[in-house]
Amino acid sequence: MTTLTPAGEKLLAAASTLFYRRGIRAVGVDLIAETAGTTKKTLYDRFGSKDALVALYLERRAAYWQGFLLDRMAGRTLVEVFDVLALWLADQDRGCAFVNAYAEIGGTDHPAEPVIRAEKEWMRAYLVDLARAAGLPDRLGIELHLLYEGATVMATAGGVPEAPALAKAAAERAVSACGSAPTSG
Amino acid sequence: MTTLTPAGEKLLAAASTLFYRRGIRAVGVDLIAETAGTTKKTLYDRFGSKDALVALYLERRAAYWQGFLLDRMAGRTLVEVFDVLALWLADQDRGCAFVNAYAEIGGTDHPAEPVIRAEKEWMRAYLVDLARAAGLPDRLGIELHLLYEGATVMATAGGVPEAPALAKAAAERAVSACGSAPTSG
DNA sequence: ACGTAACCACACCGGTCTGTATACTCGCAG
DNA sequence: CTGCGAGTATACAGACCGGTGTGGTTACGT
Repeated sequence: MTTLTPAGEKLLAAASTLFYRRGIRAVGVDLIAETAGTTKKTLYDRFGSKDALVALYLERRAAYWQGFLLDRMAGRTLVEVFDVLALWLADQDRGCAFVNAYAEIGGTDHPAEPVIRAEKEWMRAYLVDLARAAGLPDRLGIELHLLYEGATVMATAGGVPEAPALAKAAAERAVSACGSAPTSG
Repeated sequence: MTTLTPAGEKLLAAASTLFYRRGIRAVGVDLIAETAGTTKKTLYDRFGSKDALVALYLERRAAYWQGFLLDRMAGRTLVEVFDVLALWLADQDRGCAFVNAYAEIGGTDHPAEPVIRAEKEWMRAYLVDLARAAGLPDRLGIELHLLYEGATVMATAGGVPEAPALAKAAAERAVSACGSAPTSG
């Protein structure tokens, strides 16, 4: 939650929208500065490099998504994460920003790579915690995470908008299978 | 299975490796031509544009993966697709080429977009057919597809190499839950 | 012998890429 | 009133981008 100057915030906001919608390499720093209504000089004064700006974009986005999820999940049950996902994907039509970023920078030593890993690990831990709180085994949280990632991919790249609903149905079956045989794993 | 000239094949082979390892936008046509030991002129004579080359790269890769899968699945059972996936990912360490390509070109009118959709649909249909042949409901095949996509993401962007094995365990539970209550859906 | 497909070598085009430099204005705190 | 951080505007560097054009060299089928 780094504090930025006003021009810095405008740059980060413009970069976030552009990176998500068009991809990282497809967006140049000139376009970011122009969209933000400021200059490239200010961009480099604030962020140092495009790579650092990319890392910050992903950090902010992770925080935003996590806030969105925790807010919408208040008072809801485990499998309803897929309802929240469907809600999220209705606006975010380019899929998972972290998977997309990994597609462009994966395998390099880009500063954003640990941010990507951390976001996936956060989501995994969140679902495992939720399962545990419901008296269900950890492996069920992990399974739900796989369904969650699969649903995100299929809803976007796969062109199957009902994927989150399908994943929810699968998750419900997995949960009830656990309930009827709780110590079988 | 378009027939290409020898130089065309060399170009497509070089492009395939480079696109997969580094991403599409990160690789220029000059580098492709140089890596193939030929010239940019020949590239444009054979393929017309970089976009067309990208589409052909994905078509060939889909055919290669499908051949690999069908070959390794001979005589195996439904859930063993995850073993084949683990085998595949041992070599292909940059994840799903189609998800990665969608991250870079999704939302545009790029000629490769239908190729991406078709590959996801093929895999979905394959798993549904396999489920059906085993006397299991279609929805189980769809569920396994979600687990498959989730496992691919987590094994690469998520940095969890055991993801296919976790997905296989989840798939086995889903299958046995079906067996014990076959007409509950 | 002739046409043609395939290929190579190389130069060129306008544009864009990340990143740096120069020079100036403004508001504010010591 | 002075010094500084933040901002603007603009020009530049050197490389790379996708794509085109010219000219010359093989090899092959008719």
